[in-house]
Amino acid sequence: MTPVRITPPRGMGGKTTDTELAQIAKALGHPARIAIMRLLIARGECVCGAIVDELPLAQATVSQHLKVLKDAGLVQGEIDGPRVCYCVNPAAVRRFKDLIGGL
Amino acid sequence: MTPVRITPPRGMGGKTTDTELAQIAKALGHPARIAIMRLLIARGECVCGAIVDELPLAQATVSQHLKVLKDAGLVQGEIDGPRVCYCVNPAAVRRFKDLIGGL
DNA sequence: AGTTGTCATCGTATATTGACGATGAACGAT
DNA sequence: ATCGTTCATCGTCAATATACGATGACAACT
Repeated sequence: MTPVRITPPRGMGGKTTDTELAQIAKALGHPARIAIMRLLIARGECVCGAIVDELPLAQATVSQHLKVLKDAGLVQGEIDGPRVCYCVNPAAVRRFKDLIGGL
Repeated sequence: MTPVRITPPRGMGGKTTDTELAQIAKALGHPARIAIMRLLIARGECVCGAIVDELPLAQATVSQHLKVLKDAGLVQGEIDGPRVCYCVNPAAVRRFKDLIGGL
């Protein structure tokens, strides 16, 4: 069985929602990560190297930013041979917009 | 004269917009600041002390978080006798939602 | 003037972030 | 099997963020 929680522990607007919203906002709180999101949206999907080519950052730094976005669920990566193809997770973006809408 | 820039330096989606969006997102990237925003929205306005009473944080810490939100333009404070009354800046919130909408 | 209440700022300690070069892991091609 | 390519991870350093107590500034009241 998969212990999925359907309803939040308390009434809406509680601490859980706050931290969830804060986590996503924090992940987007860096211009390089915004730029990465825009790239992925503009191109649909993107190999890591292509992102490195577009940004004035080292490959290791871009990889770190991608990890932050991935940990926040905003982005997902799929292994494609020796490369890794990234794309945005539309559900997470929508979730973020919904949470922001609550403001 | 006030040197206000009407149009962004480049076509839309440029670096300026990225940093603006990232700055606001960063300001919201902490659960305590989300909680403060919710409080202000729920009550319309709020004296600093009332916020301190609602959060498990020291007064100095709350004041610091308020400064972050103020620097991002999300909140504005008005001096009211010995107190300071805070409220959200709806224009900034709308601006943030518009920028997020571009994702 | 002195006191009290409210809030901002200072100073400080710890934790986290952002950046990079170097190294490691995995795959495809030779 | 040995490359070369691609990406993640490690180790490190400087910079920033977070939290608090202590102190300062300011208004209202006595």
